[in-house]
Amino acid sequence: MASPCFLESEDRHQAYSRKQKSLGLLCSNFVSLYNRDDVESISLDDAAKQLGVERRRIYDIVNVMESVGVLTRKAKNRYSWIGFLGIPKALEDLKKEALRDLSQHPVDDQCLQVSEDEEANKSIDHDEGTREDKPSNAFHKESRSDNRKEKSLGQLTQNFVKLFLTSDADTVSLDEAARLLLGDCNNLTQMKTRVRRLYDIANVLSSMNLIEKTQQAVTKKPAFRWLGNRGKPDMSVTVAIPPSATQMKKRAFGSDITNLDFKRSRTVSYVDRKPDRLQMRTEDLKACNLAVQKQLQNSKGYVFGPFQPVGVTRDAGKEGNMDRAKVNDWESLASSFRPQYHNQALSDLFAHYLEAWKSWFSEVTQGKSSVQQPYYKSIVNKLS
DNA sequence: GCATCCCGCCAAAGG
DNA sequence: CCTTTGGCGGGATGC
Repeated sequence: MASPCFLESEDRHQAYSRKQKSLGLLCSNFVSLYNRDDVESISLDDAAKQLGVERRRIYDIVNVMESVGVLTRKAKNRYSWIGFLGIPKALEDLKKEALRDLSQHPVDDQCLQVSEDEEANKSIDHDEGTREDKPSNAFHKESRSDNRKEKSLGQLTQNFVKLFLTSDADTVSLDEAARLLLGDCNNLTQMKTRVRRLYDIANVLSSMNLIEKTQQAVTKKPAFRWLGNRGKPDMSVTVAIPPSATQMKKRAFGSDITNLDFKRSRTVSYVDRKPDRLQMRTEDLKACNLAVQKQLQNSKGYVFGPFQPVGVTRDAGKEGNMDRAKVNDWESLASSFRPQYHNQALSDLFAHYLEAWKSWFSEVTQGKSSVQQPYYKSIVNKLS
């Protein structure tokens, strides 16, 4: 019975918060729900139910996650969990594919100008196809008439990622991406739609810490920075559902939503601990990255191990004024790596660290020194 | 006001 | 046919 709807719970019934329903958050919850060793099969309805969202949204996040190797579709309504350890492999494949595509098509252009310095490059149009779809650009799945697939979220995600994997620029502005991601922009509405998708994708990739939203140095235009290769703290993410477990009802978005039985986000550790202990979590990924890198350029044999350590202290000097360095250094803390597997207990713990880290990070980036272009471009550069 | 992007209609893919 | 997937874009929310 129950379902009194009115009066709801005792506590503050927050009007309606969009943020609580973002794809990013959903993704985080999804991860914390399935990121354990004993989970191999995931049912979409179950996920939708557990997370209290309509199924449509599950498709959204699952598609982008799959594109990055965290999941695999096994059958109808069934996915199997791979975990973050699957990311390196997926990225490797994507990169190879990307390079292959690029070599086939003459392509390319200088579309992706690095925000880096580059004052205004007024060399606008150069020729421009002017035709509506100009396949010439970057990667585009051939798939003949499969128009549907070409526009799938998954495909878009992969193209988006490829974009980072091929260029040595680690930051791409929003519209640059939109433009590159599929013919250019001639059709305004089409462009708008594309951007919407981009936001969707960006949200979930962000929640997995593969990218970060930022803005171009001078222009201040929104942009995304690739974090996937460096030992950013990734994996397990948070738990969300800030206020209380109410949130259900809320304009009937599923029918009866039910559950959503999150134990009140464990507030346990909102400790202000600095990310100095993040390394624990980072190891896995780090190890994987190293492995991948080795494979990619085994001949080269360089391993981007230790970074140039720079004063890590984040706000020591207060607006230390210089971009370069910092913000990316703390991760060097986690440079010591040792292969090991994670268990649920750990990842659970990690979730909390991450949360703390996130708040810290945003504080730093938004607060003062705006993160600028990190300087390590060497990491994954091409080797075509 | 514009940047974000949630929501859910409804049409393609299965089965 | 029904169900599962998932484009797509209106329009609400955030800032």
